[in-house]
Amino acid sequence: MEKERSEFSSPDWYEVVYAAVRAIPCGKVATYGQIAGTVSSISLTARQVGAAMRFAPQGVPWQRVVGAGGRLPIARRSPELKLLQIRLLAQEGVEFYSGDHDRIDMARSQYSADIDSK
DNA sequence: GATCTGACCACCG
DNA sequence: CCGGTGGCCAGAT
Repeated sequence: MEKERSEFSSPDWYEVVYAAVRAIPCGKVATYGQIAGTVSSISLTARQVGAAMRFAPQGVPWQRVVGAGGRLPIARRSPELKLLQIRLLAQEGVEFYSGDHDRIDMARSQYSADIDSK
């Protein structure tokens, strides 16, 4: 069924990205590059994923998408969103490095896609 | 159709 | 650890 999105010029592939983000379970996070890799049907880069997140509608857990190495590149754009993301993730049980609330413990909370069990 | 920009990422110093 | 640079691909002008 078609989606009415005349308010913004959101390309079709946005929906695909959102679907991948929704697939991230609670308490886990994925990197932008990871999402881009998950959507192998199209050739997307991490930047494209970020651009899509900006238009993320309600129901999409955008907070579970983080930068590589557990960093929060969103901080450059909006310090407020950074704090919001940290708070939301902490609520879901995602752990941060001790003493550094800006970094996520990827080794523990990164979502392993079905690509390869490693 | 050329150019700039971007919720990125890896590399180097 | 911090900052700059190039590469990536799609949208906006």
